Amino acid sequence: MKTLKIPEATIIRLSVYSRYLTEVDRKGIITISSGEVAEGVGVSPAQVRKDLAYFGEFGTRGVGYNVKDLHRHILKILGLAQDWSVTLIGLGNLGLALNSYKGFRERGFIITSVFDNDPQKVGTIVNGVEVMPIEQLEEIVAANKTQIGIIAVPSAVAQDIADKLVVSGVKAILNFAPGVLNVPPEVELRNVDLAVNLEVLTFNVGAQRF
Amino acid sequence: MKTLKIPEATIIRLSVYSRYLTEVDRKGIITISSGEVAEGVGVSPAQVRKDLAYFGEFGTRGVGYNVKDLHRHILKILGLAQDWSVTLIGLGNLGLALNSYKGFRERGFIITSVFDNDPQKVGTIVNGVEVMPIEQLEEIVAANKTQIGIIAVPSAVAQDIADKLVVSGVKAILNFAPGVLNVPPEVELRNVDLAVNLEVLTFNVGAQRF
DNA sequence: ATTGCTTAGTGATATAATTAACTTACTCTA
DNA sequence: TAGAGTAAGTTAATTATATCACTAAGCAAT
Repeated sequence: MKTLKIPEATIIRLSVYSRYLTEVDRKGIITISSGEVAEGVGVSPAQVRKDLAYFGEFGTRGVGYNVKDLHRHILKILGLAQDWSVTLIGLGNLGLALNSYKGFRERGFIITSVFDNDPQKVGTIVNGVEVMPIEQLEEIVAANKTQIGIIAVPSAVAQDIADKLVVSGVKAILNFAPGVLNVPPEVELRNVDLAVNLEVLTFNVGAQRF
Repeated sequence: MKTLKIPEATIIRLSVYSRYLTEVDRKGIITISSGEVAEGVGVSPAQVRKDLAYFGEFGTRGVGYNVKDLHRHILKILGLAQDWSVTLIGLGNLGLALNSYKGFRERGFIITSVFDNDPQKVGTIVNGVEVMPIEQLEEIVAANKTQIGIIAVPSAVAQDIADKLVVSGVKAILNFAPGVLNVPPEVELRNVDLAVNLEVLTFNVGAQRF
């Protein structure tokens, strides 16, 4: 099995291309060149071609790419040909926002279970899903064969939730709690730290100092 | 003025180190080595030293770094020696979550104004700040000399809001709307696309295919 | 068919970032 | 105060990523 290493930056760009192609397709455009994609998402044409070249040949020389066809290929590459069962832990403000975030369902991420330890919240229905107590996490997530967990709890309990998700068999975790989580290597982990993003900005705003 | 290029990855790590140092300092630990920091945040010791070396010499050979001192230096580097005035546009679920996000204030990001175009929301007070109509954005943001804008509106109107922020004089924009925004080069822009993060995960979960 | 134009695919080159290895400096002990 | 041990700082090597420039392939017009 060929396992050539693909840069994460490439994956992120593919995701961006795919969103752009949705837009282009909606306009009824049939064919698009690497240059036009590049222009649309703000990268170089060579970058677009290189990114795609990791996965095959999707275009026609002298012509460009068929929009629908390319879009389908990229979705397949990103693993979005299927839906994904997602569990969300933590129904604070951020958890609530994530639970109702349209972008997830549009891309095939279906939140199939939601957990919180606040007795006031447990038993209520949010977005069609009943909030369950954390104690039942392992049981429910394992039974549903849920592949992805989203952690939106305070940092102090994030590692505990991550451990529970791991034993329940999730393959990937998206963590919104600041701080470092430890998970076994076979579980994919990504951290989104909202404050870090602001700090990169403030650094750059003042960066003429260096 | 020396303008050597510093990798963005370095800035992100500095932000992570700084959070870790807060924790270490709270435990009353006085001195820490690059190896211990590395261990704590999951990178290599050489990486820690390299990252810091861009900005000066903060440690003592044979000893390590003074925790408080290093922490202070990193905050200074990140531009967090001062508070930042932030404006938030869009009070949907995500906007509400961001508005009440503790991590921002802790790091010196003060949300000084909030805008929405829903008449039901305008005039209400959220987290001590009155929600104002978008029409008054330019006036208020300019008057407050707000440096950072957070966009949490639907994609369709994100560019329009970005334009308004730019003319109001913000130096940096954190955008949560999917899609590409155009801003002049002197304005720093960062995009946080929540679905992209999930897509990197799903790619990696299925990546043995390549 | 031939020519010119366009654009994907690709190998070579350049740049950037990370890791490793080495050098210097400080502390502590005998 | 000499020597062992430790850990920061720094230079060099390696690896990864992005850019460039070329080649090949298809299309349109004559």
